[in-house]
Amino acid sequence: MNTLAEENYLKSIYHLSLNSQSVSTNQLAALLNTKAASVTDMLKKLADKQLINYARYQGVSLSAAGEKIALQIVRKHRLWEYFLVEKLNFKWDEVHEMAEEMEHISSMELVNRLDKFMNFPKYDPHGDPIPDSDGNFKAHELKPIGTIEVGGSGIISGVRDHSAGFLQYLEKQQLTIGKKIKVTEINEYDNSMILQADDKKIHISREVANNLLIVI
Amino acid sequence: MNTLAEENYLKSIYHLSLNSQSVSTNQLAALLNTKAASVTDMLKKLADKQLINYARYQGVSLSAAGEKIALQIVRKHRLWEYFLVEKLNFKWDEVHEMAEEMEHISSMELVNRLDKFMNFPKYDPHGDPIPDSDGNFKAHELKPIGTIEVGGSGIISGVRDHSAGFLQYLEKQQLTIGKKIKVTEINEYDNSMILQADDKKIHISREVANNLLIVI
DNA sequence: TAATAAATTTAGACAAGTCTAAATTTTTAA
DNA sequence: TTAAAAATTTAGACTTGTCTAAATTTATTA
Ligand SMILES: [Mn+2]
Ligand SMILES: [Mn+2]
Ligand SMILES: [Mn+2]
Ligand SMILES: [Mn+2]
Repeated sequence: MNTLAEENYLKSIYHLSLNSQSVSTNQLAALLNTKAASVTDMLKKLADKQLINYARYQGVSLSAAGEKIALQIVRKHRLWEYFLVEKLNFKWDEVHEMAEEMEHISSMELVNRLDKFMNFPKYDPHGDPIPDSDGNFKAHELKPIGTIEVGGSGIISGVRDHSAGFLQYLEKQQLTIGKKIKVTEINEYDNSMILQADDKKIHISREVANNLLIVI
Repeated sequence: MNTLAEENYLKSIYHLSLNSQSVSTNQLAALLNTKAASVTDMLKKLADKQLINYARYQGVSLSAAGEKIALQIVRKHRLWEYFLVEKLNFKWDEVHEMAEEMEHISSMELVNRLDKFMNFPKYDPHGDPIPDSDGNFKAHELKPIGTIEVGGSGIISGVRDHSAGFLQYLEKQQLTIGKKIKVTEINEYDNSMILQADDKKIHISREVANNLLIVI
Protein backbone atom coordinates (compact mmCIF):
# COMPACT_ATOMS: atom_id res chain seq x y z
CA MET A 1 0.00 0.00 0.00
CA ASN A 2 1.74 3.13 1.24
CA THR A 3 5.20 3.26 2.72
CA LEU A 4 5.95 4.26 6.27
CA ALA A 5 7.32 7.61 5.10
CA GLU A 6 4.23 8.29 3.01
CA GLU A 7 1.99 7.50 5.98
CA ASN A 8 3.93 9.87 8.20
CA TYR A 9 3.65 12.68 5.67
CA LEU A 10 -0.09 12.18 5.25
CA LYS A 11 -0.62 12.20 8.99
CA SER A 12 1.45 15.35 9.37
CA ILE A 13 -0.45 17.12 6.62
CA TYR A 14 -3.65 16.10 8.36
CA HIS A 15 -2.57 17.54 11.71
CA LEU A 16 -1.29 20.79 10.22
CA SER A 17 -4.47 21.16 8.19
CA LEU A 18 -6.47 21.51 11.40
CA ASN A 19 -4.94 24.94 11.96
CA SER A 20 -4.73 26.29 8.45
CA GLN A 21 -6.38 25.81 5.12
CA SER A 22 -3.23 24.85 3.31
CA VAL A 23 0.04 23.45 4.63
CA SER A 24 3.47 24.76 3.69
CA THR A 25 6.63 22.86 2.84
CA ASN A 26 8.47 24.42 5.75
CA GLN A 27 5.74 23.54 8.23
CA LEU A 28 6.02 19.93 7.16
CA ALA A 29 9.81 19.99 7.28
CA ALA A 30 9.70 21.31 10.84
CA LEU A 31 7.12 18.79 12.04
CA LEU A 32 8.79 15.82 10.35
CA ASN A 33 12.31 16.83 11.35
CA THR A 34 13.51 16.82 7.80
CA LYS A 35 14.59 19.31 5.14
CA ALA A 36 12.35 21.33 2.84
CA ALA A 37 13.93 19.74 -0.22
CA SER A 38 13.00 16.28 1.03
CA VAL A 39 9.45 17.44 1.63
CA THR A 40 9.15 18.70 -1.92
CA ASP A 41 10.29 15.33 -3.28
CA MET A 42 7.69 13.52 -1.22
CA LEU A 43 4.92 15.95 -2.11
CA LYS A 44 5.48 15.17 -5.77
CA LYS A 45 5.17 11.48 -5.01
CA LEU A 46 1.97 11.92 -3.01
CA ALA A 47 0.52 14.16 -5.69
CA ASP A 48 1.25 11.50 -8.32
CA LYS A 49 -0.69 9.07 -6.15
CA GLN A 50 -3.55 11.59 -5.93
CA LEU A 51 -3.40 11.63 -2.14
CA ILE A 52 -2.82 15.39 -1.92
CA ASN A 53 -3.68 18.55 -3.79
CA TYR A 54 -0.41 20.16 -4.61
CA ALA A 55 0.62 23.05 -6.82
CA ARG A 56 4.25 24.17 -6.86
CA TYR A 57 4.99 26.98 -4.37
CA GLN A 58 1.30 27.01 -3.33
CA GLY A 59 1.19 24.63 -0.39
CA VAL A 60 -0.65 21.39 -0.03
CA SER A 61 -3.88 19.86 1.29
CA LEU A 62 -5.20 16.30 1.53
CA SER A 63 -7.40 14.85 -1.17
CA ALA A 64 -10.43 12.85 -0.04
CA ALA A 65 -8.42 9.66 -0.53
CA GLY A 66 -5.48 11.09 1.39
CA GLU A 67 -7.64 12.21 4.29
CA LYS A 68 -9.20 8.78 4.54
CA ILE A 69 -5.76 7.21 4.91
CA ALA A 70 -4.63 9.88 7.38
CA LEU A 71 -7.69 9.27 9.54
CA GLN A 72 -7.00 5.55 9.68
CA ILE A 73 -3.48 6.25 10.89
CA VAL A 74 -4.74 8.70 13.49
CA ARG A 75 -7.30 6.09 14.55
CA LYS A 76 -4.61 3.48 15.04
CA HIS A 77 -2.31 5.89 16.85
CA ARG A 78 -4.96 6.88 19.36
CA LEU A 79 -6.33 3.38 19.90
CA TRP A 80 -2.84 2.05 20.63
CA GLU A 81 -2.23 4.94 23.03
CA TYR A 82 -5.44 4.05 24.79
CA PHE A 83 -4.35 0.41 24.95
CA LEU A 84 -0.96 1.31 26.39
CA VAL A 85 -2.48 3.46 29.12
CA GLU A 86 -5.57 1.44 29.98
CA LYS A 87 -4.29 -2.11 29.56
CA LEU A 88 -0.53 -1.86 30.08
CA ASN A 89 -0.62 0.94 32.66
CA PHE A 90 1.71 3.35 30.97
CA LYS A 91 1.45 7.02 31.92
CA TRP A 92 -0.04 9.47 29.42
CA ASP A 93 3.34 11.07 28.80
CA GLU A 94 5.01 7.75 27.91
CA VAL A 95 2.92 6.43 25.05
CA HIS A 96 3.35 8.75 22.10
CA GLU A 97 6.62 7.38 20.74
CA MET A 98 5.44 3.78 20.95
CA ALA A 99 2.18 4.64 19.20
CA GLU A 100 4.23 6.37 16.54
CA GLU A 101 5.51 2.92 15.58
CA MET A 102 2.33 0.97 16.23
CA GLU A 103 0.18 3.21 14.03
CA HIS A 104 1.84 1.62 11.01
CA ILE A 105 0.73 -1.96 11.74
CA SER A 106 -1.33 -2.51 8.65
CA SER A 107 -4.16 -4.90 9.50
CA MET A 108 -7.55 -3.16 9.63
CA GLU A 109 -9.09 -6.24 11.18
CA LEU A 110 -6.55 -5.97 14.00
CA VAL A 111 -7.37 -2.36 14.79
CA ASN A 112 -11.09 -3.05 14.68
CA ARG A 113 -10.73 -5.95 17.10
CA LEU A 114 -8.53 -3.85 19.34
CA ASP A 115 -11.24 -1.19 19.32
CA LYS A 116 -13.84 -3.76 20.35
CA PHE A 117 -11.54 -5.30 22.97
CA MET A 118 -11.34 -1.91 24.67
CA ASN A 119 -15.05 -1.24 24.29
CA PHE A 120 -14.89 1.39 21.56
CA PRO A 121 -13.26 4.26 23.43
CA LYS A 122 -14.17 7.70 22.11
CA TYR A 123 -11.11 9.65 23.29
CA ASP A 124 -7.43 8.85 23.69
CA PRO A 125 -5.45 9.46 26.91
CA HIS A 126 -4.83 13.08 25.93
CA GLY A 127 -8.47 13.79 25.20
CA ASP A 128 -8.12 13.59 21.42
CA PRO A 129 -11.05 11.97 19.62
CA ILE A 130 -10.63 8.47 18.15
CA PRO A 131 -12.06 8.13 14.63
CA ASP A 132 -14.28 5.08 14.12
CA SER A 133 -13.60 2.56 11.36
CA ASP A 134 -15.25 4.89 8.83
CA GLY A 135 -13.10 7.81 9.94
CA ASN A 136 -15.91 9.62 11.75
CA PHE A 137 -15.48 11.17 15.16
CA LYS A 138 -16.90 13.90 17.31
CA ALA A 139 -14.45 16.34 18.80
CA HIS A 140 -15.11 18.02 22.10
CA GLU A 141 -15.97 21.74 22.06
CA LEU A 142 -12.68 22.73 23.63
CA LYS A 143 -11.54 26.05 25.03
CA PRO A 144 -8.17 26.96 26.54
CA ILE A 145 -8.60 27.68 30.24
CA GLY A 146 -6.89 30.96 29.45
CA THR A 147 -10.05 32.20 27.73
CA ILE A 148 -12.25 31.63 30.79
CA GLU A 149 -13.20 34.49 33.09
CA VAL A 150 -13.16 34.48 36.86
CA GLY A 151 -16.05 32.37 38.10
CA GLY A 152 -16.16 30.22 34.98
CA SER A 153 -15.72 26.47 35.24
CA GLY A 154 -15.41 23.34 33.17
CA ILE A 155 -13.94 19.88 32.84
CA ILE A 156 -10.38 19.29 31.69
CA SER A 157 -10.74 17.51 28.37
CA GLY A 158 -7.63 18.00 26.29
CA VAL A 159 -4.22 19.54 25.82
CA ARG A 160 -2.83 21.73 23.10
CA ASP A 161 0.78 20.83 23.90
CA HIS A 162 1.41 17.06 23.83
CA SER A 163 5.01 17.17 25.02
CA ALA A 164 6.03 14.78 27.79
CA GLY A 165 7.22 17.75 29.85
CA PHE A 166 3.86 19.45 29.81
CA LEU A 167 1.97 16.23 30.47
CA GLN A 168 4.22 15.41 33.42
CA TYR A 169 3.70 18.88 34.83
CA LEU A 170 -0.08 18.52 34.58
CA GLU A 171 0.05 15.10 36.21
CA LYS A 172 2.05 16.49 39.10
CA GLN A 173 -0.48 19.31 39.56
CA GLN A 174 -3.26 16.73 39.30
CA LEU A 175 -4.67 18.57 36.33
CA THR A 176 -5.72 15.46 34.43
CA ILE A 177 -8.45 14.61 31.95
CA GLY A 178 -11.90 14.57 33.52
CA LYS A 179 -11.13 16.82 36.45
CA LYS A 180 -13.62 19.62 37.16
CA ILE A 181 -12.02 23.01 37.69
CA LYS A 182 -13.17 26.55 38.37
CA VAL A 183 -11.30 29.81 37.75
CA THR A 184 -11.22 31.66 41.05
CA GLU A 185 -8.73 34.42 40.34
CA ILE A 186 -6.72 36.00 37.54
CA ASN A 187 -3.54 37.80 38.48
CA GLU A 188 -3.50 41.13 36.65
CA TYR A 189 0.24 41.45 36.63
CA ASP A 190 1.23 38.27 34.74
CA ASN A 191 -2.18 36.90 33.77
CA SER A 192 -1.55 33.74 35.76
CA MET A 193 -4.65 32.00 37.07
CA ILE A 194 -5.74 30.34 40.25
CA LEU A 195 -7.99 27.34 39.84
CA GLN A 196 -10.15 25.49 42.30
CA ALA A 197 -9.99 21.71 41.74
CA ASP A 198 -11.54 19.38 44.29
CA ASP A 199 -10.49 21.10 47.53
CA LYS A 200 -7.21 22.37 46.16
CA LYS A 201 -6.15 25.75 44.85
CA ILE A 202 -3.82 25.41 41.88
CA HIS A 203 -1.79 28.29 40.52
CA ILE A 204 -1.00 28.08 36.80
CA SER A 205 0.88 30.40 34.48
CA ARG A 206 -0.68 31.99 31.43
CA GLU A 207 1.33 29.60 29.26
CA VAL A 208 -0.15 26.57 30.97
CA ALA A 209 -3.60 28.16 30.79
CA ASN A 210 -3.28 28.53 27.05
CA ASN A 211 -2.36 24.88 26.56
CA LEU A 212 -4.89 23.22 28.82
CA LEU A 213 -8.33 22.72 27.30
CA ILE A 214 -11.70 22.37 28.95
CA VAL A 215 -15.29 21.64 28.05
CA ILE A 216 -17.72 24.03 29.62
CA MET B 1 19.48 0.30 16.41
CA ASN B 2 18.98 -2.31 13.70
CA THR B 3 16.85 -1.85 10.62
CA LEU B 4 13.76 -3.89 9.86
CA ALA B 5 15.64 -5.82 7.18
CA GLU B 6 18.51 -6.59 9.53
CA GLU B 7 16.07 -7.87 12.16
CA ASN B 8 14.36 -10.12 9.65
CA TYR B 9 17.67 -11.58 8.54
CA LEU B 10 18.79 -12.22 12.11
CA LYS B 11 15.52 -13.92 12.93
CA SER B 12 15.74 -16.07 9.80
CA ILE B 13 19.29 -17.11 10.58
CA TYR B 14 18.13 -18.02 14.07
CA HIS B 15 15.29 -20.21 12.79
CA LEU B 16 17.44 -21.96 10.21
CA SER B 17 20.19 -22.53 12.78
CA LEU B 18 17.84 -24.78 14.74
CA ASN B 19 18.11 -27.43 12.02
CA SER B 20 21.73 -27.11 10.97
CA GLN B 21 24.98 -25.91 12.41
CA SER B 22 25.56 -23.31 9.75
CA VAL B 23 23.11 -21.55 7.44
CA SER B 24 23.60 -21.16 3.70
CA THR B 25 23.01 -18.16 1.50
CA ASN B 26 20.42 -20.05 -0.54
CA GLN B 27 18.51 -21.18 2.53
CA LEU B 28 18.20 -17.57 3.62
CA ALA B 29 17.22 -16.41 0.15
CA ALA B 30 14.44 -19.00 0.04
CA LEU B 31 13.10 -18.18 3.51
CA LEU B 32 13.27 -14.42 3.00
CA ASN B 33 11.87 -14.51 -0.49
CA THR B 34 14.81 -12.69 -1.92
CA LYS B 35 17.82 -13.42 -4.13
CA ALA B 36 21.13 -14.96 -3.10
CA ALA B 37 23.01 -11.85 -4.19
CA SER B 38 20.91 -9.71 -1.85
CA VAL B 39 21.61 -12.10 0.99
CA THR B 40 25.35 -11.87 0.43
CA ASP B 41 25.16 -8.07 0.62
CA MET B 42 23.30 -8.20 3.91
CA LEU B 43 25.59 -10.85 5.39
CA LYS B 44 28.53 -8.51 4.83
CA LYS B 45 26.66 -5.77 6.64
CA LEU B 46 25.75 -8.01 9.58
CA ALA B 47 29.30 -9.34 9.76
CA ASP B 48 30.63 -5.77 9.93
CA LYS B 49 28.28 -5.22 12.86
CA GLN B 50 29.61 -8.41 14.47
CA LEU B 51 26.15 -9.90 14.67
CA ILE B 52 27.06 -13.00 12.67
CA ASN B 53 30.04 -15.24 12.03
CA TYR B 54 30.55 -15.20 8.31
CA ALA B 55 33.31 -16.46 6.03
CA ARG B 56 32.84 -16.18 2.28
CA TYR B 57 31.35 -19.34 0.73
CA GLN B 58 31.26 -21.00 4.17
CA GLY B 59 27.80 -20.19 5.46
CA VAL B 60 26.83 -18.17 8.48
CA SER B 61 25.89 -18.46 12.14
CA LEU B 62 24.80 -15.96 14.77
CA SER B 63 27.30 -14.39 17.13
CA ALA B 64 26.31 -14.14 20.78
CA ALA B 65 25.21 -10.55 20.19
CA GLY B 66 23.23 -11.55 17.10
CA GLU B 67 21.49 -14.41 18.88
CA LYS B 68 20.49 -12.10 21.70
CA ILE B 69 18.81 -9.76 19.24
CA ALA B 70 17.17 -12.64 17.37
CA LEU B 71 15.74 -14.03 20.59
CA GLN B 72 14.20 -10.68 21.45
CA ILE B 73 12.49 -10.57 18.08
CA VAL B 74 11.23 -14.13 18.48
CA ARG B 75 10.00 -13.20 21.95
CA LYS B 76 8.05 -10.26 20.58
CA HIS B 77 6.66 -12.28 17.67
CA ARG B 78 5.33 -15.01 19.92
CA LEU B 79 3.99 -12.71 22.61
CA TRP B 80 2.07 -10.69 20.03
CA GLU B 81 0.71 -13.90 18.51
CA TYR B 82 -0.46 -14.93 21.95
CA PHE B 83 -2.08 -11.53 22.44
CA LEU B 84 -3.87 -11.72 19.11
CA VAL B 85 -5.29 -15.16 19.86
CA GLU B 86 -6.03 -14.84 23.57
CA LYS B 87 -7.14 -11.22 23.78
CA LEU B 88 -8.41 -10.36 20.31
CA ASN B 89 -9.81 -13.80 19.49
CA PHE B 90 -7.99 -14.40 16.25
CA LYS B 91 -7.56 -17.99 15.10
CA TRP B 92 -4.12 -19.56 15.25
CA ASP B 93 -3.81 -19.55 11.47
CA GLU B 94 -4.50 -15.79 11.20
CA VAL B 95 -1.84 -14.25 13.39
CA HIS B 96 1.53 -14.88 11.82
CA GLU B 97 1.54 -12.07 9.27
CA MET B 98 0.44 -9.50 11.82
CA ALA B 99 3.09 -10.65 14.29
CA GLU B 100 5.61 -10.36 11.50
CA GLU B 101 5.04 -6.60 11.64
CA MET B 102 4.52 -6.27 15.38
CA GLU B 103 7.78 -8.03 16.26
CA HIS B 104 9.60 -4.89 15.11
CA ILE B 105 8.00 -2.53 17.63
CA SER B 106 11.12 -1.49 19.48
CA SER B 107 10.18 -0.76 23.09
CA MET B 108 11.44 -3.42 25.49
CA GLU B 109 9.35 -1.94 28.25
CA LEU B 110 6.28 -2.44 26.08
CA VAL B 111 6.96 -6.10 25.43
CA ASN B 112 7.71 -6.74 29.09
CA ARG B 113 4.44 -5.13 30.14
CA LEU B 114 2.59 -7.07 27.47
CA ASP B 115 4.14 -10.24 28.87
CA LYS B 116 2.94 -9.34 32.35
CA PHE B 117 -0.51 -8.31 31.10
CA MET B 118 -0.96 -11.80 29.71
CA ASN B 119 0.47 -13.46 32.80
CA PHE B 120 3.80 -14.58 31.35
CA PRO B 121 2.68 -17.22 28.88
CA LYS B 122 5.25 -19.95 28.20
CA TYR B 123 4.11 -21.03 24.73
CA ASP B 124 2.62 -19.25 21.74
CA PRO B 125 -0.57 -20.39 19.95
CA HIS B 126 1.41 -22.86 17.86
CA GLY B 127 3.15 -24.42 20.84
CA ASP B 128 6.44 -22.63 20.28
CA PRO B 129 8.24 -21.51 23.44
CA ILE B 130 8.30 -17.80 24.34
CA PRO B 131 11.74 -16.58 25.48
CA ASP B 132 11.71 -14.53 28.68
CA SER B 133 13.21 -11.04 28.82
CA ASP B 134 16.68 -12.57 29.16
CA GLY B 135 16.15 -14.77 26.12
CA ASN B 136 15.76 -18.00 28.12
CA PHE B 137 13.07 -20.55 27.40
CA LYS B 138 12.35 -24.20 27.78
CA ALA B 139 11.23 -26.06 24.69
CA HIS B 140 8.93 -29.04 24.91
CA GLU B 141 10.39 -32.46 24.19
CA LEU B 142 8.52 -32.85 20.93
CA LYS B 143 8.08 -35.84 18.67
CA PRO B 144 6.23 -36.07 15.36
CA ILE B 145 3.18 -38.30 15.78
CA GLY B 146 4.58 -40.19 12.83
CA THR B 147 7.30 -41.64 15.05
CA ILE B 148 4.83 -43.12 17.54
CA GLU B 149 3.88 -46.81 17.43
CA VAL B 150 0.42 -48.28 17.73
CA GLY B 151 -0.74 -47.96 21.32
CA GLY B 152 1.42 -44.92 22.01
CA SER B 153 -0.17 -41.69 23.16
CA GLY B 154 0.63 -38.08 23.97
CA ILE B 155 -0.56 -34.50 24.01
CA ILE B 156 -0.53 -32.33 20.91
CA SER B 157 2.00 -29.61 21.67
CA GLY B 158 3.34 -28.16 18.48
CA VAL B 159 3.50 -28.13 14.69
CA ARG B 160 6.38 -28.44 12.30
CA ASP B 161 4.51 -26.74 9.46
CA HIS B 162 3.19 -23.29 10.40
CA SER B 163 1.29 -22.63 7.17
CA ALA B 164 -2.27 -21.38 7.44
CA GLY B 165 -3.45 -24.31 5.32
CA PHE B 166 -2.05 -26.89 7.70
CA LEU B 167 -3.29 -25.03 10.79
CA GLN B 168 -6.77 -24.76 9.32
CA TYR B 169 -6.80 -28.45 8.51
CA LEU B 170 -5.82 -29.33 12.08
CA GLU B 171 -8.46 -27.01 13.47
CA LYS B 172 -11.10 -28.69 11.34
CA GLN B 173 -10.01 -32.11 12.55
CA GLN B 174 -9.98 -30.75 16.10
CA LEU B 175 -6.34 -31.63 16.39
CA THR B 176 -5.39 -28.58 18.44
CA ILE B 177 -2.75 -27.79 21.05
CA GLY B 178 -3.40 -29.57 24.34
CA LYS B 179 -5.52 -32.38 22.97
CA LYS B 180 -4.67 -35.89 24.17
CA ILE B 181 -4.41 -38.42 21.38
CA LYS B 182 -3.59 -42.11 21.05
CA VAL B 183 -2.37 -43.99 17.99
CA THR B 184 -4.78 -46.88 17.45
CA GLU B 185 -3.81 -48.09 14.00
CA ILE B 186 -1.19 -47.63 11.30
CA ASN B 187 -2.17 -48.45 7.75
CA GLU B 188 0.58 -50.56 6.22
CA TYR B 189 -0.18 -49.55 2.67
CA ASP B 190 0.27 -45.75 2.91
CA ASN B 191 1.51 -45.37 6.48
CA SER B 192 -1.52 -43.25 7.36
CA MET B 193 -2.57 -43.32 11.00
CA ILE B 194 -5.78 -43.56 12.94
CA LEU B 195 -5.87 -41.61 16.16
CA GLN B 196 -8.23 -41.75 19.10
CA ALA B 197 -9.00 -38.25 20.42
CA ASP B 198 -11.76 -37.80 22.98
CA ASP B 199 -14.39 -40.21 21.63
CA LYS B 200 -13.48 -39.65 17.99
CA LYS B 201 -11.42 -41.63 15.56
CA ILE B 202 -9.35 -39.35 13.33
CA HIS B 203 -7.62 -40.58 10.20
CA ILE B 204 -4.46 -38.66 9.24
CA SER B 205 -2.01 -39.07 6.39
CA ARG B 206 1.66 -39.75 6.92
CA GLU B 207 2.41 -36.16 5.87
CA VAL B 208 0.17 -34.78 8.59
CA ALA B 209 1.65 -37.24 11.08
CA ASN B 210 5.14 -35.96 10.32
CA ASN B 211 4.16 -32.33 10.92
CA LEU B 212 2.12 -32.69 14.08
CA LEU B 213 4.16 -32.81 17.28
CA ILE B 214 3.31 -34.32 20.63
CA VAL B 215 4.72 -34.54 24.11
CA ILE B 216 4.65 -38.05 25.49
C1' DT C 1 41.17 -36.18 -10.75
C1' DA C 2 39.20 -33.50 -14.26
C1' DA C 3 35.01 -31.69 -15.95
C1' DT C 4 30.54 -30.37 -14.85
C1' DA C 5 27.06 -28.62 -11.82
C1' DA C 6 25.65 -26.05 -7.95
C1' DA C 7 26.33 -22.45 -4.74
C1' DT C 8 28.01 -18.09 -3.81
C1' DT C 9 29.93 -13.69 -4.65
C1' DT C 10 30.96 -9.55 -7.44
C1' DA C 11 29.77 -5.89 -10.67
C1' DG C 12 26.76 -2.67 -12.02
C1' DA C 13 22.12 -0.85 -11.86
C1' DC C 14 17.82 0.87 -9.75
C1' DA C 15 13.98 2.77 -6.42
C1' DA C 16 13.04 5.12 -2.07
C1' DG C 17 14.13 8.58 0.84
C1' DT C 18 17.17 11.86 2.34
C1' DC C 19 20.74 15.71 2.11
C1' DT C 20 23.46 20.18 0.61
C1' DA C 21 24.03 23.80 -2.48
C1' DA C 22 22.26 26.47 -6.08
C1' DA C 23 18.38 28.36 -8.69
C1' DT C 24 13.75 30.06 -8.81
C1' DT C 25 9.48 31.99 -7.14
C1' DT C 26 6.83 34.45 -3.84
C1' DT C 27 6.46 37.68 -0.15
C1' DT C 28 7.74 41.68 2.38
C1' DA C 29 8.94 46.21 2.91
C1' DA C 30 11.55 50.17 1.80
C1' DT D 1 7.06 49.07 -7.40
C1' DT D 2 11.34 47.43 -6.97
C1' DA D 3 15.11 45.33 -4.01
C1' DA D 4 15.90 42.25 -0.34
C1' DA D 5 14.38 38.37 2.31
C1' DA D 6 12.03 34.17 2.81
C1' DA D 7 10.14 30.10 0.97
C1' DT D 8 10.32 26.61 -2.23
C1' DT D 9 12.09 23.83 -5.85
C1' DT D 10 15.77 21.72 -8.65
C1' DA D 11 20.23 19.46 -9.36
C1' DG D 12 23.22 16.24 -8.04
C1' DA D 13 24.81 13.12 -4.57
C1' DC D 14 24.47 9.44 -0.96
C1' DT D 15 22.55 5.24 1.79
C1' DT D 16 19.79 1.09 2.15
C1' DG D 17 18.14 -2.74 0.20
C1' DT D 18 17.14 -4.93 -3.79
C1' DC D 19 17.86 -7.00 -8.61
C1' DT D 20 20.15 -9.38 -13.01
C1' DA D 21 24.05 -11.07 -15.22
C1' DA D 22 28.64 -12.48 -15.02
C1' DA D 23 32.54 -14.33 -12.47
C1' DT D 24 34.33 -17.25 -8.95
C1' DT D 25 34.50 -20.95 -5.66
C1' DT D 26 33.00 -25.32 -3.93
C1' DA D 27 30.83 -29.76 -4.50
C1' DT D 28 29.71 -33.68 -7.31
C1' DT D 29 30.51 -37.35 -10.32
C1' DA D 30 32.22 -39.72 -14.12
MN1 LIG E 1 -2.69 11.14 21.86
MN1 LIG F 1 4.47 -16.84 13.68
MN1 LIG G 1 9.22 -9.32 10.54
MN1 LIG H 1 3.91 -18.95 16.38
